Formats: sequence, structure tokens, C-alpha cells
Amino acid sequence: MQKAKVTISDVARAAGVSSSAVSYALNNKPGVSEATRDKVLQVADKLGWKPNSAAKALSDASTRCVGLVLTYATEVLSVESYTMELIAGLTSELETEGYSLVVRSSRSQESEIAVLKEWIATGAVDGVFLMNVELGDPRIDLLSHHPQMPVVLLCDTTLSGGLTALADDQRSAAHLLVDYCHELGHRSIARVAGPEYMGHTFIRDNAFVEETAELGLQYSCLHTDYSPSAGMRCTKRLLSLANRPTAIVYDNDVMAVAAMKMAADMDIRVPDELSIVSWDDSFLCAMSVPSITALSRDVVGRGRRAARMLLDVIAGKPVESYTDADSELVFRDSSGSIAA
Amino acid sequence: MQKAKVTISDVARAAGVSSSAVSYALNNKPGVSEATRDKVLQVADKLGWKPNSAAKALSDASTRCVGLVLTYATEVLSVESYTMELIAGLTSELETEGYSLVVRSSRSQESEIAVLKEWIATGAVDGVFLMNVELGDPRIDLLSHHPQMPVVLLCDTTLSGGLTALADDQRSAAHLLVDYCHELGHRSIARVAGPEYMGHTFIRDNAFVEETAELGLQYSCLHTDYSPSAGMRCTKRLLSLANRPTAIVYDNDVMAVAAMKMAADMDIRVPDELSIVSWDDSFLCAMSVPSITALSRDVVGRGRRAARMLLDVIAGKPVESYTDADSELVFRDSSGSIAA
DNA sequence: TTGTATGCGTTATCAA
DNA sequence: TTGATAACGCATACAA
Repeated sequence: MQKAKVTISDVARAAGVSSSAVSYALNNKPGVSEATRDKVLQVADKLGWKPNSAAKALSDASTRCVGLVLTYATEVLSVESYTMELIAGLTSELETEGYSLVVRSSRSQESEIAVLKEWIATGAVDGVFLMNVELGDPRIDLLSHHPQMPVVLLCDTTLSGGLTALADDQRSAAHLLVDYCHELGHRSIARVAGPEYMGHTFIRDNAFVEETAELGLQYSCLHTDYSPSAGMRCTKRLLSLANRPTAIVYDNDVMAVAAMKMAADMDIRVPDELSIVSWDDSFLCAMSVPSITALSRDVVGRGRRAARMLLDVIAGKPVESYTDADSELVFRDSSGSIAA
Repeated sequence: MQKAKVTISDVARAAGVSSSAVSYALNNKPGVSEATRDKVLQVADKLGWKPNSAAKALSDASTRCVGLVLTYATEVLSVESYTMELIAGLTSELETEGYSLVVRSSRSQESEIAVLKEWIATGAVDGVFLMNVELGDPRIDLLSHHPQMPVVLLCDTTLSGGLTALADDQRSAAHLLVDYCHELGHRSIARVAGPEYMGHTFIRDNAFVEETAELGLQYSCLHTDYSPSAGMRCTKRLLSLANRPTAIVYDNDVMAVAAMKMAADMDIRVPDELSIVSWDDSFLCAMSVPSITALSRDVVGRGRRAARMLLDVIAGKPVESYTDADSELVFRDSSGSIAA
């Protein structure tokens, strides 16, 4: 059973040298002889010395932590896999440099802002990720006024207010989805979208309007809070229309699955009478009966890249905003041409 | 735009008092007059002072962080909602005391141990959670040798080696499940379990053997890695037996859903010819067609309680291990009596 | 009630 | 090449 806290002076004493010699030796810096260095390293290893993180942070002004605030309703968190996949990607890349992800949760944007302000003032993290960016998001304003805090946004570059962003190409994705429906022969399509105030919903909305107009398709859109119940409600409303859409795109997998259930309840056959497509792919889509055609993104890889970008910003390297364009449509059983 | 780093001496200078007076005032401690206190608070507020976390941690030997290592295959992480729900519960309770959750990821038990050793040696966190405890888990040994590091295990008390544990009552749950199948008239049941080396799998295994023997049921069990493909493979094997089981219990929701798909492929009707029950409830179970009968636990609440326990241990309060007994069976469409 | 001085464990500067 | 020593920012024991 080793001593709990081994300090640099313990090592110095044991090796019979001064604490600064130890510091040089351990940090691989010049200013110490080979013999001393070897001895110090040996002793430090035997004693199990590791630098105290608080002391190092105080001295360095660097914590080897980056922050992420989860601002979500618990119910959505537990149902969507997106956040967990993102965290998996973030932590796996951070791990390569021994960085930790510091997670806080909040239930409103105001309290998220409070956490961010705390981090800026206390220096508890070396950088932050911002997700779920909204139109005119006050967090962007906050971080723009504190350029010393490295930040990477997970949102479209048109929303990032000049801050470094990792975007994904929602416009191409929208076009891909609309074109696919068009090719299948659908002439009236609908979309059950996320909240109107979310940045990426806004981007998707515009892209959909643009592309459907171009192709002369009838298009309508309903906004939701992403919940299964909202997905069902909107589906019901759309399918009750006299001139109902023959294809519906859902902004997340959860609502698409819920819609499948609703269609079954209403005795509307999928895909013969209705095509269902999900903007997010997941196990849910693969397992649904019938399985759901979905736009698949590499969320874990996205997390990795975001982490890489933030580490680079922290390291002072020049980092450009980047737009992912890796989404692809996974064809499954929920979509097809309309039966004549 | 405020000054990035406001220190206690900035406040002292601006208020025209000494730094110790500021410290006393800000920490609500005696030893300073009301007038001075008010002035200090006012100035501190105006300057936006917050204590530097590294300095505070160094001085206090307390970081206001607790650690969690995610040791998972990425694929499983993205599919199961358990971890995300747990994190939601943990962070929400930690938030009440301004604590943060520090998340690291690892892909093997060895590297998780390395992270834990790092935390013990560097003092980067005030306490840790241990999940997915295995039989003879070396992490328990490690933490037993470092009693200064507060820890809460999420596992059965028989596995926790005397450390503080938040258990859930797997035995009662097993009995509940077996009794339910028995009451429905099933006489041959099977279980598709998690990995054999996992502590809670072991507990479940024993409880199942015990209870099925008691009721004179035929019982067989296959172990898996929790993945959908393993769930399918095992289901296929079980259903191909000459004397196949009429009810199968799955150790997680993902495999239960996968099994539903497999049963459909094999033209075996659920629940007429086969009852499917999941040990974990989730949105997946509710949305499956037919929906899946499942044992439901309050994972978020469990996370909250675990966090509360760890905070108490850190605060030096006496904390007893605790066993949750809140699981309940949610009856859905995947289970019933065998059609005659 | 107040200000001065010291410790926390590192890193970095500066004489020796 | 070395070993004191200051600095990081806060808390606190102690002296004024």
C-alpha cells in the first residue's frame, strides 16, 4: 500500500537532490545531468510520483480538462443516442492527450450560461464545446467576449458568429432527402422537424423549402420538441389531411419510430401508402418493423474531430471551421414508390 | 468585456482592504466587520470575481470533481440508453453542490485501472464511481488499498468487497421474472444473459437457477456480449432446439428487440408461440412491434442516489450501502400464455 | 477588526 | 550542473 500523496519534495529528499532538479528531470528539460536525471526518474517511479493536478494547474494555468454542458430534458436524453455517441467520440480523442471531459448538466439556457461564466471565471476547464446552438444564441455572444476561452461549436458556420465550428452539411443532406423522395415519385411531402428556435432546424427548414420549390413539390413542415409523443401527434395531424403527404421526413429517429406506430394504428401501410424517412440513423431505425430508411452520420467520428479541433485551439494551433459531408442515406423498408 | 482573471488581490486593492479580509468576507466567515464585508462583496460582484479553481483545489485539497470511467465498446454505448440515463442522474444531483462529473473513456480494464491510479496519485478528483463490476474485479482491490479515495460502486453488495455500494435487488427481480413466466404457464424457459464475467450476470444466473429449480421449470442460459447480433444468434439457437423454450428473458433491451426480429424471420409468433421479456426497459421496448414486456428500473434516480452517496462519503458522513428494490414489470404485448 | 505571513505542489528564474 | 527562491491564487494561523 503506497503513500497516498507523493510530492516532488519527497522525491527530492529520497534522491538526495533539490526539488528543482527533480522538476527538470521529470519534465524532460535540460539543466540536469544524465546521472541525476536517471536517479530521479528511478526514485520517482519507485515512489509512484505523479504531479498533483491542482498544483500543476495553478502553475501552468492549464487544467487538462474541457467542458461540456448537457442542457436537455432528461426524457429526451435517455431516448436519443446522439449525445452518448458524441461523448464517446469526444472522450476517445481527448484520451490521446490525457485530457478529461468535464460534464455538467443544466435544464435551461440561463443555467448553462451560468456554468460557462463560472468556467471562464474560475479557469476550471481549458476549453468548451457548445452543442444545440440556437438562433442568436447568447452563448456565442458570451464566448466572443472571452476570446481567451477556446471553444468549438457543433453547428453550422452561418450560426457560429465567427467562432470555430464543426458543422455538418445540412443543406446537402436536405437535398439528398428531397431528391430521394422525388425520385420515388412522391409529389407531396412533409417534414416533422425539431424546435423552430434550434439553429440546425432553421437551416434544414430553409434547405427543404428551397429544394422542394425547385422540384415543384408540395411541402409542409411541423415543428416539435423531438419527443415521441410530439412525433405521433404531428404524424396524426398530417395523415388526417384531406390531401395528405405520401412521404414524411422526421428530424430524429425517435419520432420516426413513433410515427411508424401511429401509421400502424391508423391502418396506413408503410411503405405502400406512406414513406417514412428519418434524418438520424440508429439502432432504433434498423430494428423497427418495417425498418426505417435513414440518413446516417458518423456521430462518434464527429465527436473525435470536435475534440481534435478543440485540443488544437488550446494548443494555439490555427484551426479552421470544418464542414462534415459524410452523411449517406441507408435504404431500408420504410420507403418506396407509392402503390398505384 | 470584463477582465479575464480577477484575483482576490484585485478585489482587495479595489476595496482598499487586505486579501485575507476579502477571503473572510467572500467565504462568509467571521473575522471581518459588516461594513468591510459589504464593501468587499460589492466590489467582488462588480469585478466578477470567482475563486480560481486550481488555487482553491491546491489550498483545500478538494477539486469539486468526481470521476467516471466509461469502459465500453463504442457500439454498445451508442445503443444502450443505460449509461446516458445514469450520467443524467449523476450530473443532476452533483449539480446541487456545484460538483462536476469528470468522464474518461477506456477500452480495457487495464487502462481503466491506469486512469484510476492516475486520479489517486494526482488528486484530480475527489471521488469515483465504479460501474460494471466484475467477479474479482481488480478495481476493488485497488480502491481498498486507497481508502482515502471516496468511492461508490454500482453493483451488488456481495461483490463490493466492503466498499460502499449502490445495489439493486437482482434476486427479487429474477424471482419476479421467473414467477411471471411460471404463472403464464410456461414450463421451459431460457435466458439470454450478459457476459459471464460480469458481476451482476453472475448474481442473476444464480437467482434464476434457484428459482426455476424451486418451481420445477426447465431452464437454460446462454451468455453474450449484450450486442444485437449476439442476441439474434442465441435466439436462433434456442428456437432451433427440438424442445425449444416457450419464454425467453433477455438481459438487456437491445437483445430483446433483436430477438423479436429474429422470431419474425423464423415465423414464430410472439406472444402466441414465444414470450419475450426484457430485463431492461426503454423506449425501444415500448416502440417495438409487438411491444416488449420489460422490467423497468429508474436509472436516472439510481444515478441521483449514487451521486448523493458519493457526495456524502466525500463530506465524511457515514454512508451505508443501499439496495434499490424499485424494479417493476411493465406488461406489454410480447408475453402471454402459450396458445393451446 | 485588521493586515502579514505561511502552506498547498508545481514550474521557472536566478544566483552560486 | 545545481540548489535556493519566487510565483501561481486561495485559505488561514497568527500577530498587530
